Amino acid sequence: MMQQPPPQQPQPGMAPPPPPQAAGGQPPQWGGIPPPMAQQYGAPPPQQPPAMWGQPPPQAHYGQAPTPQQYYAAPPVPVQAPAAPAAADEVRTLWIGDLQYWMDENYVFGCFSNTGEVQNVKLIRDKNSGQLQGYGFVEFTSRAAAERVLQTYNGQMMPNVDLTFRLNWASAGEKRDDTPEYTIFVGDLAADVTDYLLQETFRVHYPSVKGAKVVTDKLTMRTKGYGFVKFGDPTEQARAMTEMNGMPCSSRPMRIGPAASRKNTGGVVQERGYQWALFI
DNA sequence: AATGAGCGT
Repeated sequence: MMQQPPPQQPQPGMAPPPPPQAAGGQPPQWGGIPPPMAQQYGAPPPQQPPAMWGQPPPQAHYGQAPTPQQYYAAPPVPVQAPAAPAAADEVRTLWIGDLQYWMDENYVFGCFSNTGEVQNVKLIRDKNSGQLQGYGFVEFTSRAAAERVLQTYNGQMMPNVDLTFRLNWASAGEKRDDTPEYTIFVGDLAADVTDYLLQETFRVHYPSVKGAKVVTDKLTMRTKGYGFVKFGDPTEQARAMTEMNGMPCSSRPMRIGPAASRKNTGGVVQERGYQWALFI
């Protein structure tokens, strides 16, 4: 099904070729798998990154590759008022997840470089294999900057891929983001439904939509045919469950149900069995 | 058909 251009260096551990499901979109030009571990974080991307965003955040531009120094030397941004240095205890680091193995520090930095407010990018790697773990931390020059990015980028398209940014405050235990979320389960999704499509399918009707996630196989990146949509407004969540059930997304009618929450559902207890009966 | 998902060498 998925044509796989032979990877340059097959990684024994796990190394699916970079191009995820090229569903309708332009395949990422990052065809070259980055070297097994770019221990030199400053190393520029293997190829010049295309400046192609799906739904770019304001002014987002993955432009000319900055120099390594710019990447991790935390370029001070004089634009920011020097009178307001970040307090030592100020939380200004975001957690970023849903990264693919080829998304290194260069890529992540490039994602936010246009803000001029990235202080540091740290991606987590396996200590032994050096493999990227698919998440990391992005520190900004201030909490305000981090918050801006969180609000602006979360749910937007990442450059060159059919994936959306997955951002949150770092230190989940002491999460500063308190806003409750109300999630629904969406099944029967067509194979080409992406996070973004799912999100927008609902967002046009319900402005409180915070994001959507199509569940995919971690390795193959193939969809499992279901996903989740998060709302900020419980009323819209409730409405969507009835109003959007059976509505098409891409080519298939969606089947909506309550989310069996792994987490809080914003204080609302969702009794799966009970609500299932309403929507089956 | 069936209920994600990760917090630091």
